[in-house]
Amino acid sequence: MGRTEKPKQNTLYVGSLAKGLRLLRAFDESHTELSLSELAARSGLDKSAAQRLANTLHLEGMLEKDATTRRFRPSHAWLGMAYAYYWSDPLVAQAMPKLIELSKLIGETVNMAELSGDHIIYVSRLPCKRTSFAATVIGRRLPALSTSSGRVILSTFPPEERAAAVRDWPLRSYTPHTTLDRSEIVQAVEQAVRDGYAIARSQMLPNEIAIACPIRNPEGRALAAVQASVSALSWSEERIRAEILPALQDTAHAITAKPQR
Amino acid sequence: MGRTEKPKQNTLYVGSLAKGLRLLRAFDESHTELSLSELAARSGLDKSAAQRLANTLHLEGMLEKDATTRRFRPSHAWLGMAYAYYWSDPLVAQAMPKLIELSKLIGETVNMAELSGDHIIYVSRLPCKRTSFAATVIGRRLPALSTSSGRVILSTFPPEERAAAVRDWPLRSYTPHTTLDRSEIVQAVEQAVRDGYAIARSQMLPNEIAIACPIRNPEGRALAAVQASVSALSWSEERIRAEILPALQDTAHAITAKPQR
DNA sequence: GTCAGCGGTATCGTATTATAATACCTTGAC
DNA sequence: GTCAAGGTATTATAATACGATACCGCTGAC
Repeated sequence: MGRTEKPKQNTLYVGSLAKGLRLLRAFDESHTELSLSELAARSGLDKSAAQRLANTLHLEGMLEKDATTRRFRPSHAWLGMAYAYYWSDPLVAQAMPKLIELSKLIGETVNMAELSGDHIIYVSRLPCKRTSFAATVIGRRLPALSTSSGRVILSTFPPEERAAAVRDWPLRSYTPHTTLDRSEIVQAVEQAVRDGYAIARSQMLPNEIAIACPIRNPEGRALAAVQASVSALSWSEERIRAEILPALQDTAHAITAKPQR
Repeated sequence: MGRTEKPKQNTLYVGSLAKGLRLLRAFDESHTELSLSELAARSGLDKSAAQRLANTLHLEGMLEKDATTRRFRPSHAWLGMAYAYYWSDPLVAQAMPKLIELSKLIGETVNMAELSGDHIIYVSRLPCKRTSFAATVIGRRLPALSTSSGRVILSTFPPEERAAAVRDWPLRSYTPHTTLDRSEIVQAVEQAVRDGYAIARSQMLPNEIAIACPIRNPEGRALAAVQASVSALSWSEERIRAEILPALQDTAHAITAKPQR
């Protein structure tokens, strides 16, 4: 039960590598640069281990080290990882030109999200309006149930899977209006089943309305979603349905057509 | 002299971790999914090592494994690395809203690049027009000397550094028009010193014109650049100077003002 | 249908290599 | 000047990573 339990006690598991990865994971939105001791504390490793592993990551170009403060930061190599990821994801290359067209057409922020376990992760973001920094950054993971994209992806799953997900997947609050009542989420997902799209209000940011359409594989199951985000101060849901939804559906469907590779 | 030389023979260097990173680096734009043997070949590790390390990366969620083909691919965690990077880079958060404004204003593709050794790396891309996929992806590394951003950053360095860079930094050809003549690059950089901006034609893509302004730190040295890319088919350099340059300079300067953190 | 070859998986004895305790150094506070 | 805290370096120890090899399952040739 201890935090030190090994994922595998077998010889195909290299503990040192796994520990190095724990150091990398110690960095997040609120821990952007870490001293050796902080690194040790956050990764749960002792000082010696943190020292050796951090030093290795530094020599290998994965961590910058400030010569004066002695603190570590993610290096540009972390962006290089995203670069490699993009080439490996067949959806992105196919979607990108269509997302650009869509954003030009509607003049509002367009995102693409993929399901990653019980979260969604933004793989592409085309911000058109000033917004919070977090809303412009690639790689953000959010609880699927709290996002229009996650809900609309889920809506393409068979009923039992939907029920299990709405029951078990995690939720957390981002705004005073984030829905934490699972029965409300059931409603939203079932509405998405009927509509083929999902609209969510103020789930991640106050006064933000998000609308998402699923990107389906040939079997009809969604892998991902295209989503537009607009301000509730300038848009009514009615107008979103009239002016954004059709183009959004076209875009999502165009990505559907040529499914994999 | 062999490829197997250890970066450090000391006890602060954990070889297993470094080898794991070599596996990660085996993935790039033309190697998007790799079998175990390919992984071994590309990383220079033997089959057993590749097996153990790849398995570890898989268990740790860094590599997806296709159940049928047995091939490995980068996981969503690779995007998560970019996410963490963004929060750690003080320039990005500060620049993002201004870049969005700029792209809205000029209606053309806007990028931000940072110097990374002798390359530049794109940290932010706001594509407005259909273009090649490679031109939309963050984390792309390009030889600094071949890009308007790299040249304008270099133009803020003291003369000896400029000379050394133009002499030593790498070059490679991306289009039939990529400049490989270093004396021409000297000209371009010195022009940028005088102008405070740099224009480059067809260096990365045919019929692409890029214009870049430096983002300077308080000492006047550039850390990064803001860059716009337009089609030579619709834009003359004259019109770029008249209609894009002023806004580009404003944006770069605005990011300059509040320098670090 | 058999067989060979290839790639992926699992095992195991060995010693290389990672470990963790500790001592040493630097810095900044008081 | 002393002290504490954090970073750096060293070392003896054995735990852990190693890589040779054997096994298994698939595919294509004949």
